[in-house]
Amino acid sequence: MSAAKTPTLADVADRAGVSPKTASRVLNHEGNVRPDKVARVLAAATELGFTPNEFARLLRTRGSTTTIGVVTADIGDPFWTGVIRGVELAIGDPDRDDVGHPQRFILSASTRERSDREPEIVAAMVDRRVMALLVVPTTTDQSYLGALAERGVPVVCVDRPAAGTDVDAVVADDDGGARRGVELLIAQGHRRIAFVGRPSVYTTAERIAGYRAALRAAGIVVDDRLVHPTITDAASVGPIAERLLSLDDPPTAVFTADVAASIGMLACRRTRSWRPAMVAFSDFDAAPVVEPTVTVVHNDPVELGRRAAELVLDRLAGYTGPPRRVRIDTPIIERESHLA
Amino acid sequence: MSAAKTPTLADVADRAGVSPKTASRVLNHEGNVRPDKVARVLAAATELGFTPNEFARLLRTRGSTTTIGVVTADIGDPFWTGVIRGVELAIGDPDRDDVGHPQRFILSASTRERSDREPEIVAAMVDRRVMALLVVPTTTDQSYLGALAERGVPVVCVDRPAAGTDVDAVVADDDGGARRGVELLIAQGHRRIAFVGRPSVYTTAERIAGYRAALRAAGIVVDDRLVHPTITDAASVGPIAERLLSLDDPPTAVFTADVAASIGMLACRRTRSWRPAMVAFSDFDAAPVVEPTVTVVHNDPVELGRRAAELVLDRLAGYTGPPRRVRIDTPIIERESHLA
DNA sequence: TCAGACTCTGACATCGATGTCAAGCACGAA
DNA sequence: TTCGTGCTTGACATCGATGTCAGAGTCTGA
Repeated sequence: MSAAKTPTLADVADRAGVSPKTASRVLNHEGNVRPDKVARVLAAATELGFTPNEFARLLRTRGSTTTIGVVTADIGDPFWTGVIRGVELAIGDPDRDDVGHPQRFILSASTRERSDREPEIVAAMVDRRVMALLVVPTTTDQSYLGALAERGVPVVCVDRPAAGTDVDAVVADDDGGARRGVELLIAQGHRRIAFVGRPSVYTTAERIAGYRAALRAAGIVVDDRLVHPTITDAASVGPIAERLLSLDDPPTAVFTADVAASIGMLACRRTRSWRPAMVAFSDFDAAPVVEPTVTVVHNDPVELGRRAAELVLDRLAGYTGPPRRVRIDTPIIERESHLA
Repeated sequence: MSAAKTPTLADVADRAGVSPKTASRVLNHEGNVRPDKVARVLAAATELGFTPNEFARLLRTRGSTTTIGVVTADIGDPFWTGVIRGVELAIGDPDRDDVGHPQRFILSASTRERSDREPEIVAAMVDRRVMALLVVPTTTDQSYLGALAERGVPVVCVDRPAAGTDVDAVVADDDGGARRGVELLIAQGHRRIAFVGRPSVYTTAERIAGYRAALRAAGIVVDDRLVHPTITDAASVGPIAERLLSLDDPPTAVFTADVAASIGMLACRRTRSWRPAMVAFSDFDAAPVVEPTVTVVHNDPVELGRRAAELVLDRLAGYTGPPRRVRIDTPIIERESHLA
C-alpha cells in the first residue's frame, strides 16, 4: 500500500488515454474535443476523484483566489465578529450576482491589540493572493495600503477611514448618532449628561464630538468630569459610576458609547440605587428585554460588514471609479430608558 | 510605465548577480553562502520589496498552508462566531508554542443551512491545502471526512460528534448540563417544567435527554405538551408561551435550551403577566443584568473553539494517537430566575 | 605536492496546471 | 484532384519556487 496521493491531471489523462492538455480542455469546458473523449475524461476524473491543484492553477494563470481577507482589530469583541458575519452574508448572497460563482471564503486574522502587526498581516494576506481586503484600521497611518491598489487588490476600510491614503471606506454615522442620542436626553430636560465608553482612536472621538455638539447646541457647557472614554470592559464601569455619583452635581443621565459600557451601566443600575436616564450607542440582544428597555442608537456591525463586502464586490465586478465613502445610518430605536 | 509587477526570486538573483538558487539559499537561511553574496542578496530583496510567491513554494514543496479551515453551520448565529473567536484565540496564543511560528489564519465558510454543501466546502478547503479542518457537522453522515485523514489532514468536529466516522471531537456536556439545570428547578418544588428551544439534530436531542432524565429521576411523568424544540428565533417563543398558558395545568417553570429561547422567554415575561421560574442553557451578556438575573447552564462557544483548536495543534505538533473526544463542562451559574 | 574533505555555486529538473503553436485530419468548394 | 478552412490534438514551454547533483574552489594534513 502506497500512501494515498492526490491524483493529478496527468493521471486522469493517462487513464482516459489522452494528453494532459486535452483532459484540461475537457475539465475547463473549452470545447473542441470529440464527444467520446469528453466522456472518457469525465469518467476517469470521477473514478479517480480528481480535484485540480489550486496552487498550480493559480501559479500558471496568475490568478487570484476566491478569498476575501478580513483584518479586524480584536476578535475578542463581538462587534468585529459581527462585521465578519456581515461579510459572509454578502458574499454568499445568492441574489447578488451571477449564479454559480465559485465558493468564496473569508480569510481572517486579527491584530490582537498589536497594531504594528497590521501591515504584516496584510502583507501575508496579499502573498496569499486574496482577491480583496477588508481592513479595520488600527494604526495611525494606512499609507502602506496604497501599494495594494497598485497591485490591483480592492481594499475597503471598515468602521474607520484609512489615514494617509484614500481608499474605499464604510463607517457608521458615529457623530450624528451620538448627537441625536444626546439630544433625546436633553429633550427630556437633562442638562447633566455623562459620557461613558471605551477609548478608541476614531469612533469614540466621533461620538464624543457628537455628544459635545448636542450639548453646545442646547447651550449646555461641557463638564469634562462627566466624560469618561476610559472603560475596558463592563466591570470597569462601576468605579466610574462611583466617581460620577460623588460629584457635587451628579449627572441625571448617561450616554453609553458602546455595548460594554451599556451592560456595565445596567449592572450599576441594579446594584446601586442610581437610576439615571440612559441612551446607548449600539443595540444589543437584551436591550428590549431588560427593565427598563434600553433606548439605543442602532449601530449594526453586520451592516458595516455587508456594505463593505458590497463595495469589494463592486470593484471585483469592474468598478474602477474613485474611492467611495459609505456612511451607515445610525437610527434611534426609542424604548424606555431615555425617559427614566 | 509598465504595470507594477511582483518581483520574483529571479529578479532578486539578477540584481544581486547570483543564481536564483543561491538567492533562494540566502532567503531560506540554508547557509553555505559567502557572506558578501548574502549581503548582496538581502539588499536586492529589500530594494525590490521581494515577497516569495506562496503558491509556487507550496507547489514545489508539496507543503500545506498555515491556515486552519473552519466550517460552521450558520454564521448568522453568534454562537458560531464565538467558536471562531475561540479558534483565533488559541492559534494566536503566544504561550502555546514555538515562538516565531508564521502567522496563522482562519479560512472560514458556513453551510448556510444547506447541509448538502458541507462536503463541497470541505473539499474546497482541502484543495486550498488547509493544514487542518474544524467542522461543525450538519449532515447526518460525516464518513466523507475519512478521506481527509488519509491525506493526513487533522480534522476536529465541534459541538457535535461526527456520524459514521471516528475523528477528534469537542462537545459540550449538553445532556448533563440540561439535567442539572432542570434538577435545580425540581429542587424548588416545580413539577410542571416546560422545555423550549430550537430544533437541532444533536445538541437539542441531548438536552432533551437531560431534561427527561432529570424529570424521570424525580418521578415526574414527562408531558410532551410541555416540550417545544421548535422555535426559530426569539420572537417565535410568543406563540409557544400562549399555548403553554392555555393548558389546564400550565407549567410553573421553563427550561430554555438556547439563547434565542431565553431572550424570547424574557420578552414574554415582560409583556405577559406570566412569571415562571427559569433556567437557561447558554450564558448571555444580559443574563446578569436583567430582572430577575437569569440562572444559566454555562455553555461557552469560545471554549469549544479553543479546545478544538488545541486538539488540532496537538496533531500538527505530532500527536498521532487515536481520535479523542473532549467534553466541555457546562457548570451552573446560579442567579435568581430559578427561584422565581 | 597531492589526496581527500569540505565549502560554495549554478545548471537543470520538478511540482501540476494551462497557454502557444503547429501538425494531422476531415470536409466542402473549385 | 487540390486547396483552403476549421476542428482536434498533443508536444512543449511556462508560471516561480526549490531539490538534486555535479563541478569548481578552498583548506587540511601527510
